[in-house]
Amino acid sequence: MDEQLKKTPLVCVVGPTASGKSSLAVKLAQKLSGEIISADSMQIYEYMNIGTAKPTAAEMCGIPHHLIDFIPPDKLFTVADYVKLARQKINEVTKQNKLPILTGGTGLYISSVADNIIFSESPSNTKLRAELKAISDEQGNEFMWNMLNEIDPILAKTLHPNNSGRVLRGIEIYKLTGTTMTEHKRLSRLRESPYKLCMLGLNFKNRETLYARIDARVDAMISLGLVDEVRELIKMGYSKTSVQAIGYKEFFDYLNGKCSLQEAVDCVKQETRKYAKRQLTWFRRDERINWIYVDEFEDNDLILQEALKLINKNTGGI
RNA sequence: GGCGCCAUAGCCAAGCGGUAAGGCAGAGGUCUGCAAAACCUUUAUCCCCGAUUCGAUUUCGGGUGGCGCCU
Repeated sequence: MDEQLKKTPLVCVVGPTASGKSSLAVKLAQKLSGEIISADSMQIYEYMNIGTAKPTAAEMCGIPHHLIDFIPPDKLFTVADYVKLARQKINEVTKQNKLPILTGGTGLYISSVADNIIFSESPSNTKLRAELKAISDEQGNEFMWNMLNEIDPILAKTLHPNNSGRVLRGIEIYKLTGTTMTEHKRLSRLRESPYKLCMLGLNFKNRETLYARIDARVDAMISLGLVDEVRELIKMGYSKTSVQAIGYKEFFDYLNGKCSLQEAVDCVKQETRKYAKRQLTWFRRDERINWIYVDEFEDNDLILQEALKLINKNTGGI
């Protein structure tokens, strides 16, 4: 019990894209004297504003937002980097007697912070990775999987041979550290979470409603000048990270004259829906999440009330 | 009115006398260092009726629907 009292309160607002996380988080911050720490793998980048739905100054309503818009789009950024920064921000916010509110749709980032995953230090590995990639290209996925199965059968069993990225990573981490991924995972979870968590998840009873919101939002992004934003990024020479961001990569073909604007827009909508579905798959398995079904409430105020109620119930008051 | 073509899953689409590829969409899932990424699983009895046949989605006849052309 005393242990519980010592823990740092941390509210998490999760859910699929376009479910209203940002807006709810801001309102919670206003009510509970909080600050927002973003958990979004794309909003971290500068110049990618419209397409990542980065909150505008107006939308922030004066609430401080951390871990948004702070690194150039071509910089490599990993979960480990994120967790480090997020922990730091949570501490800073807490020290000011403010409530940290972790908000975002990147499940891996959220979980890693919430579960207090300790990522081991590992040296730069691009060379080894390239070597493994070369072998893989030559010998094939099965071969690499068998190699992994020799060194870390537990991990191998959970991976499909076609998932070469992970298979290679499993081999790589062993060659690099002499310790298997399975062991790394065990070690990463030894320290108990310092947070008193309250996780809120936004979802929809009717999936169609979510998809309609996604479509509408993509259309809105276009009106706001998303295509010009993509043009600018390319002009600045940034096409590496944006290559994998939905709402950016789809416009490359359009800008190269390979498809119509409408086709590109439809593609963005489609990809965003699939992304939302994947996000739900990720979050659904986290039993700590208290789900709020957005389409069961008449307006945002009622959603806020529900969220406050859940926070109260789960933390005994903050 | 005549001639020709087509009819396979929500969509696109292959196929064959022995009980139907693939792609997309949809649904479900995996997840520890680029995660808005990567990967996995999953969905039909072939327009209707008759005939031939051991057996028809596949052949033949008729119907219905659609497309094209002609008068």
